[in-house]
Amino acid sequence: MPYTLQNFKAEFFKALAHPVRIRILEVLREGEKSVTEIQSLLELDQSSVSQQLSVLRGKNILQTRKSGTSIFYSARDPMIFDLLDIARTIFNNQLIGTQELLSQLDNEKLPPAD
Amino acid sequence: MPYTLQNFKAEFFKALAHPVRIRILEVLREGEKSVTEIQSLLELDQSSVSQQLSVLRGKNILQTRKSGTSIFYSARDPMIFDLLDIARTIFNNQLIGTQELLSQLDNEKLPPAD
DNA sequence: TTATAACATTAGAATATTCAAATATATAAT
DNA sequence: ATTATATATTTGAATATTCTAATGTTATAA
Repeated sequence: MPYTLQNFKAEFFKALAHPVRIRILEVLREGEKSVTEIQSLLELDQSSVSQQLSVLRGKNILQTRKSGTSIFYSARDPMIFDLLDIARTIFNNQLIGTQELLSQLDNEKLPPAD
Repeated sequence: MPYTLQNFKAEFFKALAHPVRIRILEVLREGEKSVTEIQSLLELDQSSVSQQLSVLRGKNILQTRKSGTSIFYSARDPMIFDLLDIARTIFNNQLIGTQELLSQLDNEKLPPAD
């Protein structure tokens, strides 16, 4: 595998490494949406949304369709949502681990049962 | 979904957003490895590898086992590799798209067949 | 107990990202 | 032509990340 491929992969993950961009993707799961729609769903100002959309588009994660004065964004490859699902699962596993750890710690702190 | 969850997800992806960290994960696919092993496989200096390992560990993506004076790193949740696989697939799809685009552009530049 | 090997941490300059505000562009409606 | 709406881009200060080199720490071996 050529060395640069990992650079591209890193760039790809960098595109996902922002809370607003994650939220945008989650909103686009249902299908394409205009900037205004995204903006009002996320309750963010126009400029921020536009900026983050442009990052996702720049990394080819989103694609656009122009209709009149509106621009509709959608995922270029729906597999991005599979990726988010796996991330969620990994995340849940981790949380469960943490909870187990916490309850273990709690048990240690409990007075011994008599 | 609570708002902070997207922050955690973003942090998670941020951990993957670095070429060296991607390379480390790819090397750990086969199983646990010591810092020295990773270091020599990647041909990087000790400090850099240690720093990046610490990022991955800090985000709970890697876990460690101590044996004598060595420390062995491994994936906490093997599902991380599924995630990398999906990323690779998305990436391949994209490259294919680019190639198609390129060859289309090439065709446009060709003189018309007579 | 000293030396060495394996690893971690710190420090600080260089670089990249984020954020908010302002400005720019394009289309549609009047 | 002018205005309003939808979106994009620019700018610069604030913040975060990266990188390299140096210094710390811990366990083992001599």
